[in-house]
Amino acid sequence: MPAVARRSRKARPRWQRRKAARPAEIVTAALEVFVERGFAAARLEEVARRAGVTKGTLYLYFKSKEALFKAVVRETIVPVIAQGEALAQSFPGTARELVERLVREYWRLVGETDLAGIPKLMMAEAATFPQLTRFYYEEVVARGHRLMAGVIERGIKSGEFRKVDVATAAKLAMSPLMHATVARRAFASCMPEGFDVGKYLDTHIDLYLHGITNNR
Amino acid sequence: MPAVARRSRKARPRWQRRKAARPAEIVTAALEVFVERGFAAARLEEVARRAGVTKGTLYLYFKSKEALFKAVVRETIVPVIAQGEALAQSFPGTARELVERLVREYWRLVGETDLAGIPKLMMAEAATFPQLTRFYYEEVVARGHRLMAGVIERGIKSGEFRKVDVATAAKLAMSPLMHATVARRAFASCMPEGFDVGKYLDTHIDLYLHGITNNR
Amino acid sequence: MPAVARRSRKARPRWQRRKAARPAEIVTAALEVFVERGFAAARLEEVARRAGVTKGTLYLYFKSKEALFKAVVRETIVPVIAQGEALAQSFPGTARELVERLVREYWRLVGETDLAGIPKLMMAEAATFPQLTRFYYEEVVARGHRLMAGVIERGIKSGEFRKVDVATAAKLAMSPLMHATVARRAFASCMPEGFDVGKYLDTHIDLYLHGITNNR
Amino acid sequence: MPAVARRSRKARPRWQRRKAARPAEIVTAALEVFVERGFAAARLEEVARRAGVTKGTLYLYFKSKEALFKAVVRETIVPVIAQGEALAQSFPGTARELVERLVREYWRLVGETDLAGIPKLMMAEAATFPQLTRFYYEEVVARGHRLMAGVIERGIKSGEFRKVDVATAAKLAMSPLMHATVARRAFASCMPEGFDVGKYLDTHIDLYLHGITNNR
DNA sequence: TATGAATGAGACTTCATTCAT
DNA sequence: AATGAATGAAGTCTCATTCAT
Repeated sequence: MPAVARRSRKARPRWQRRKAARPAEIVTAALEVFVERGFAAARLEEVARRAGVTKGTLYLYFKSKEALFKAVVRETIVPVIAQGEALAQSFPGTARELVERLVREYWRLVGETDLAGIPKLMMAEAATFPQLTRFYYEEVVARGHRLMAGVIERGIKSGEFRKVDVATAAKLAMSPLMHATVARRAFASCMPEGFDVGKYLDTHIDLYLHGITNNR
Repeated sequence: MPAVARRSRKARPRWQRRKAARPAEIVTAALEVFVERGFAAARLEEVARRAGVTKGTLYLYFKSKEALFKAVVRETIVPVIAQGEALAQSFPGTARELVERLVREYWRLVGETDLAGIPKLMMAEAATFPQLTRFYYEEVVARGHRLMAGVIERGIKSGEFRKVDVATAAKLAMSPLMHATVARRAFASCMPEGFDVGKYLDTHIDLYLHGITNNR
Repeated sequence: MPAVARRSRKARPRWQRRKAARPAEIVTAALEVFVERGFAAARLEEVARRAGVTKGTLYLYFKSKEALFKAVVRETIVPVIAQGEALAQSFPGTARELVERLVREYWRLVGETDLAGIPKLMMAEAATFPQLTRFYYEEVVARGHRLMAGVIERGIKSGEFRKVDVATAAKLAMSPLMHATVARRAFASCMPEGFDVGKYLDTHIDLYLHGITNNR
Repeated sequence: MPAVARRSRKARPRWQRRKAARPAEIVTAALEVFVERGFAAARLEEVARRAGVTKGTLYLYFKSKEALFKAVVRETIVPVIAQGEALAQSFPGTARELVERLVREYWRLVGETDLAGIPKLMMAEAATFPQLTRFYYEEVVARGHRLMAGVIERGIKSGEFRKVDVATAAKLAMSPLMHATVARRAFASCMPEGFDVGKYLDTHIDLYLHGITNNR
């Protein structure tokens, strides 16, 4: 058996083995670069470099910089919401326990992962990509609000929570997290002592639940 | 004689000397464009157009796009903090009244004005301008936190508030505002019913003060 | 089948990959343009046009206009000096024969080729590029002087030449050539009868050798 | 008598007193800047600054950058030639003494003054200003050559000099000076020991006269 | 499929020139 | 006569995108 044939059996060239993984690798690299630089300042050459391919290859999988950006947003963030919804549906405890759980889950899955960059990106680029923004708003923001609103409502019905405006209270459960998600990264280098996430989450949960609890 | 006719008689000069007014006019126009597009995507031609000058004129007053960006941030936002500090110092009422007042003032002076774009810009461009970010953090963010922390502390000392972590509680008083400032604009077009700021502020103040109040 | 027809059948590609050849083609085109216009007035678009590429392509090979200029000087002139040195080392004849030979070689390789523009460029731009000027001075001017000084010295030792100041005599063997190199091009259009190089070289050699010869 | 009136008598404002001198001051400043930077890279703002006026004022005296450049060349160099011609005409000594005298005069009046920049400028910008170049060639170069040719001819007629090609020998008397004029400035910073002008002139005169002298 | 050389539109920036003051 | 703010044309350089290999 000739050497050429043998090689094609035992050790397929790298790009062939990883063909299927390419789009995901590119999206991961692109997320990093878009988050660091913003859409306009991100260079596709940098994305390609981090994905271990060359510029031309990007265009085999995404038809433009914009398409890549949209893929980054669409493919990375939606699954997290689904996880939250599943959690809420199967959660056995009280409403206040679920509020706390969702807050901590959000931080675990988004706030302290690379996904934290997505909200920042969307805030920054919303005006540039209205269609994507609408998608994000409906599939992430609104869905997240509905999820939390359901929990608040459950708490009010059970008598755990005061009769507050449900939609607004839901937003207020999340907005300190959203802000921290964005601000922590932006100002990381300005806070030599670091940002004490634990204390921040604890205090938010404490104050929020204190504020919403029905004391009769 | 109508203004139009008068103007058409004495031909309007091709340009006017406005040395004193120009920098402020340019900064105002630049704030708009930077907020809409972000630093990298903002075109100086657009800034010039809105300021009523030509591209070249920008360079009489600012030595580069970056310098203009820095001027926008430095010159527009700091005065607001000073106003907040002055308000706190001379405020005659209780701590809870002052918390409410500061929250509403922030919205009146920043949240619903063009300045609302500054926090968004800083979040987006922090990585690109570390020095400016440090300035902003120290002169705006940290100063704002200290201001609110002072109020919380006053409330704890007077027995109005529970003994919470002061620094974190201060951040939590502001973070829903920060988030709303940024998100409201980003998602304006996605909320056909609009964003009910009044209800948002009211509910935040209600929940927050409820949560922090000492019920003994 | 004629070449033209063949080409018109298979449409000529919009561009070709010529990675290896491009830098030299660009340097050649740049030499022309820099010499005609000087550094500041040279337009890269013109360089690109003459090299058969577009502006952007220049930046694949040279990181700035300045870098291109430096490449032009460094890569084109130094080899000539080396040739002169090799010639001197292997020359079998007398010192006076070698002086004549070097003078004529210089004219053949520099004075009447495109390289003649390099000395002119260096004179004009020396103040703008001090580092490059130092390189040129050491690798071209000083080396050339040393080369000729060695020949003069040989002639003095052999008794062919008078005991003149060697370094200065070396410069004086070359300076009429340097001047003619630069002036001939500058004033070409002002001398309808042209510049009789042959007579100029002959007379210089005659006078110079007459002047330096040791008549006992 | 009121103060205003008194001031207008005793101390007329600077610009009034110097009105007549302005063009010359500007030309002097322009010479400096053009020589340092070349025509294209010279900034009129810099010229204005050195002349102690503002940019706009330049246009009261010269209709464009090009016009100013031409004035620099036309007004500064021609007088020197006239001096040389006058010197030759009234010179009482031998031809060889006159050659030496003219060489040394050239250096005194041009080579070591600011005028040394003019030849350099003309070499560099000849292609850009053909008309000016023609003027310069005829009024300076050719006139200079004729002047020296006359001296050579006188020497041949008197038997002092050999029967060389007069026009070429005239050029060769000057070309080492022309080259030194240009090169000395360009490479000033590369020659830490400096350029020994005295030795250069002495050796040139020695070799040249040696070479041209008729030894019977 | 993958590459990366080449393109070309578009941005920032400079500066000669104009003109209101 | 003098100023200097303002203009606008033009140049350098970048980078998303294309396409020959």
